[in-house]
Amino acid sequence: MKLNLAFYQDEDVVGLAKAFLGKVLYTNINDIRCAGIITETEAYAGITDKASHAYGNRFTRRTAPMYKSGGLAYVYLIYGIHSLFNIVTGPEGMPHAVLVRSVAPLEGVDHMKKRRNMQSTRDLTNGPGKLSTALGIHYSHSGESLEGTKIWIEDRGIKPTDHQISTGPRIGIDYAEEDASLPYRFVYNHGKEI
DNA sequence: TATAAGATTTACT
DNA sequence: GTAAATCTTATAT
Repeated sequence: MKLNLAFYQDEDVVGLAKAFLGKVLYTNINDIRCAGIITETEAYAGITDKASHAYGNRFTRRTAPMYKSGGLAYVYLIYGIHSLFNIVTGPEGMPHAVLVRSVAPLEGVDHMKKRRNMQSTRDLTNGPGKLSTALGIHYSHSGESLEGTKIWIEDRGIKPTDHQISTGPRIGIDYAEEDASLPYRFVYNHGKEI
C-alpha cells in the first residue's frame, strides 16, 4: 500500500500537501520501525515561492534533491538543532516540496518516546523537528527514496473529510514577504468532530 | 575563509 | 512571555 511514484509527481504541490493529510509516514531506521499519521503539512511551490529554499531557481548541494522527480525525502538542518522532513514532489526539474509539520503517533510509540526522552505521548510528534527526532529522521537522510526501505508513506484508508481540514498561512516564514500570507498550510483536525 | 541567519524547540523568568 | 541552544548553509570577502 505504499504510495506509487505517480502520486508524488503531480504538479499541483498545494493539492498534494492537502492530499498527504491522513497518509501514514513510516520509518525503519536502525531496525526500529515507527509510523505516524500525517496531520499537518505545508506546500513550498518551486522557484516562484519566496518562502522556498529553491526560490529563484537556487540550486545548491542542500536543495539538489528538490530538483529531482517526486518521491524523495528532502531533509535539512534548521537552527543547528532540528532536522526537518519534506516530501519532494512534482516532475524532474520542478523543485516542489511538502513540509510535514506534524504527525499523530501510530506505531513504535515506545521507541519514539525513547528518542525524544519523554514519558508520555503528549506533544511527542506535533512539530516538524519533534517528529523527525521521534521517527529517527536525520538530515543525512536527505535524497533518500520514498520507494526504499528506510522512509516511506502508505495509504491506510484514513481520509479526512473537508470539514476536518483547516487551511491557513505558513509558519515561521516572515521573510517571504507577500508569499508569507499564502494559504499553503493544511491541518487535519484528527480525532475531533467539528 | 568569514559572517549572518534560519520551514524550531525547550527551558526559564 | 522571553531567550538560549547550536551548526550547516548561503553569501560575501
